[in-house]
Amino acid sequence: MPELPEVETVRTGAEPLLRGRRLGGVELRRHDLRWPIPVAAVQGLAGRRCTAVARRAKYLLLHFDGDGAPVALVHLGMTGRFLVEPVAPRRPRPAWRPHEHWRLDFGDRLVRFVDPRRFGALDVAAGADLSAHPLLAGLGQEPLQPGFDGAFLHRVSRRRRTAVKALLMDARILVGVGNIYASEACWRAGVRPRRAAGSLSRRECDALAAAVGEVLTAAIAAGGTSFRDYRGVGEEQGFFARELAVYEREGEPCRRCGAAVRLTRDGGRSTYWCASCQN
DNA sequence: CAACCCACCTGACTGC
DNA sequence: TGCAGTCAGGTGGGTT
Repeated sequence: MPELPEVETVRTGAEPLLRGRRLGGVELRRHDLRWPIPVAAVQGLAGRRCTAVARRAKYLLLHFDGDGAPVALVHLGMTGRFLVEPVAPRRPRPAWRPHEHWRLDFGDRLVRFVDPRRFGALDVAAGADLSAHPLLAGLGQEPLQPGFDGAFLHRVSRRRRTAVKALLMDARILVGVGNIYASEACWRAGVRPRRAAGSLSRRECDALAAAVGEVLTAAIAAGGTSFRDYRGVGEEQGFFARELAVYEREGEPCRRCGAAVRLTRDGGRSTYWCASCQN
């Protein structure tokens, strides 16, 4: 569900609300999310101050002060919501909602994690070697950081027969791009999603890298895409859906050439594209 | 390795 | 109305 723009929207929303605040307590209602939550490590965060809210790939990273400078890793999975709610200190907390699995109580701010499908995750890493954490160690290039460009895409795609869209979604190579933005980037670049990655010219890699950067940046500016479950920290919707060129627009006219947008299925995922202006 | 395919889980929707 | 089937912003792990 949430891709880079949605996670980044949550990050920018949460940071000013949590940074500098002390975590009073942690409440776990159920810990069988994607992986079991390490209860002791999470409880060990209590009493510490949040120093930053960062992001790596689609993970939210809550940095804390004190011994080991621990970091909470939060993944929203497909349906996770990371809600930050203002509350009155030392007053009763709101009732638990359906599918609300854990809370972080910051005194005057309450973080509530709601995730019906439970594909989300909560883990704790040591700050010193954060990038060595098993969930982060194998992750690839950040698309909005230096190092991502046409030369990069050209280099990693040589001799690869996998589809371009699958390559864009391969987190070992490039992080943050999921099913919506992979289709959108291919459309912007005029590249067919099923093209063998190794067949891309250097020029096409330039176009594709630019397209990825543009679509992610535009989506962040719009607060992400809310089709179904995604919401920001205050439950606000993102409004990038109305700027999408192809995703969930099967049969509607291509915004560039007017041909009907097509839907195909690749590896169980929907792919939207224009057969007339993507080559 | 690279390229698939599956599972994990719940809810919404479609068609019979 | 009910029930079965399909699908949904992700991704680690297993198989070929």
